[in-house]
Amino acid sequence: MTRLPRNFYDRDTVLVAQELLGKWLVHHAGGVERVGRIVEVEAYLGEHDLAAHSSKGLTKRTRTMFGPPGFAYVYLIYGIHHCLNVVTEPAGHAAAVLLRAVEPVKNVTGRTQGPGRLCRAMSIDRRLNAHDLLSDDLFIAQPEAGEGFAIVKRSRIGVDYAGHWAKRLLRFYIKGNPFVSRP
DNA sequence: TGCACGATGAAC
DNA sequence: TTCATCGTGCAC
Repeated sequence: MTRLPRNFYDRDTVLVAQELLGKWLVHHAGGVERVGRIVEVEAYLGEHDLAAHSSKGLTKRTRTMFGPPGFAYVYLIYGIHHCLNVVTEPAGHAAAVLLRAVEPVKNVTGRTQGPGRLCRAMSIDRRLNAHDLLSDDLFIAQPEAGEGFAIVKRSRIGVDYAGHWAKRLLRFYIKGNPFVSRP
């Protein structure tokens, strides 16, 4: 299994988001290797994107987004759920890709559609915030062989407060995949 | 120091 | 449609 290199993440966020589809999210914890195939993502473009946490500027919470690419940005939402993001573009450009759903591949139990459920099923919480995605216990890999698929573009979920940014087609998912949270 | 509010999910 | 539940950001 080949880990994606740093320069994969050090590119345009929309491009990275779309290319993350079909990749494998791998997490080693408690001696268990969990693997999920990424089927749905959302792109958050940077400080100018009013739907992105980084639009509030550099704070203790958003520090990870302002950091170098290829790191995990994990936060707690609604006091209950965790969300996993992948930091993209050079340090200083606070962009990231939210992983919204995976398809179970190995050692993944429970539902995996939706960012909160994805983290629960993959045993991911905010202790993994700022964790390097080129580490041995948390990374994204290129599957050996993959069948082709079409990409559907939709508006992002839960960001109606973001004005015109809420209408941008920055949610991407694999067409027809049953594990997508909101087809 | 206080308070309003989420990049959600589950129950009703 | 309502609510759980708490860290964060920003107003006092």
